[in-house]
Amino acid sequence: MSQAPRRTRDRAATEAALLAAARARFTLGGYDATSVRDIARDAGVDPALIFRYFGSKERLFERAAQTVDDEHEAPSDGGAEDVPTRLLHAAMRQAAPGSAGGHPLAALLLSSGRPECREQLNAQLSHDYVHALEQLVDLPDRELRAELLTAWLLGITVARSLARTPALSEACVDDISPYFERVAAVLLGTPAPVAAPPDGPAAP
Amino acid sequence: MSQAPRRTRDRAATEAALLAAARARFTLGGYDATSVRDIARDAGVDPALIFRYFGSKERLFERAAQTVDDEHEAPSDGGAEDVPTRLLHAAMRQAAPGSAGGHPLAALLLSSGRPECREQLNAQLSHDYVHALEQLVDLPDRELRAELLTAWLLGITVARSLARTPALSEACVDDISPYFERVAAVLLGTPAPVAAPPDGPAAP
DNA sequence: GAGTCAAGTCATCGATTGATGACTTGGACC
DNA sequence: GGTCCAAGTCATCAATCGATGACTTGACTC
Repeated sequence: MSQAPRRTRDRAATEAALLAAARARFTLGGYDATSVRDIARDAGVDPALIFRYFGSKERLFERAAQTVDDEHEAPSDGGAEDVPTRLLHAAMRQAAPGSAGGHPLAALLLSSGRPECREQLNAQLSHDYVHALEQLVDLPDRELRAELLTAWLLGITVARSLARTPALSEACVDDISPYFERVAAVLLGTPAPVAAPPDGPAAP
Repeated sequence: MSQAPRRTRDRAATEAALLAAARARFTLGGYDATSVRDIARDAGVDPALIFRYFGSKERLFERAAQTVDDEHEAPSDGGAEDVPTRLLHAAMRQAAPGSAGGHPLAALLLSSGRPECREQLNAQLSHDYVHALEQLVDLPDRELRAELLTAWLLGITVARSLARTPALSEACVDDISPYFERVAAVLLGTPAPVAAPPDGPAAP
């Protein structure tokens, strides 16, 4: 998208520029709709460098699609009990900070026609979302409850990043948080939150 | 996928076979990952007939992706109040009956990197889901509430059809219905349902 | 300044894509 | 059986794709 300025010879910077451009393109269009020439043009770099530095388009995609190395937050660290809130923040995060592009999961979603991407999507959801939520449930249908809440977070991501639904796209975390906490309480079987959405006081 | 048996010359049957094959392929892999040769091979037909009968790959996709002409159910007919339940059934429906393939929305989701497909996805969600649900809300945040429930239905579809989350993929409507009704009641502000999910009696 | 090695460039490959148009063939009609 | 038109076939186009390898250029050391 944004042509990068001329750099002096710097492999690390070139790799980073390619990775950023790849993330932006892949999260906006998916694997098939993105060509290595597009990515290289955005990075202001020759397309051949992609293969020199990353080996193949597929390996570049894997590097661009994994969120594990995201330096700013990992979905499974920090406190113990505010897991749902952290997952909501992750679902609401629009793009990697400091770069254009869509939600990190969008790259996998848009490319989930490819079996490898579908596997990676499934693995990432299972590890980051379902497993973390399951720990909070001590009722029948543990897995189903966790997956239902995961589906909601996934749907919020899709609605904001792909479908671009108007109200959800412009909402911030605080707008959704009260609804989210009540629904999470229902699905996980945890006690209802104190704060209530604007439809009168919560039932005692 | 399944090679069709030899037909006598029959344009209507050939068009139908192409449309069925296109639906199956597009809902499983999206627009870019599906070639006209794939579709024609599945239909047992020469690829050139696609352009003769549908004009272009894009127009075939539009025909295959629209659910309006689905003869068996339109999302906005029938009774007045069980709209959420009908939408849940629509989200849980795996594929067009009588043919392989994924959920009808999956074709649009997988192809939403293309601007036209994103528009069509947005329009379909707005019309079939958000607008119908909005009518049921008489509280602040009408649109947001409707979109939040839409996002959940969308997420259920994605989890089942693309991510293939285990518990949700094997669940049927009756498994999810009790949770769905309680969450829908929370989001829409309607009275809580009588039947409760298996975590003890519902709060009065 | 010569030498060296990595960073970056360039031409080009084979495969596949969507699409076109001339061609052949089947079957209904008189 | 001859005619005719639509259904279906075939060869092929231009464009684009991912990928390769030989080449040039910059920056650093001695």
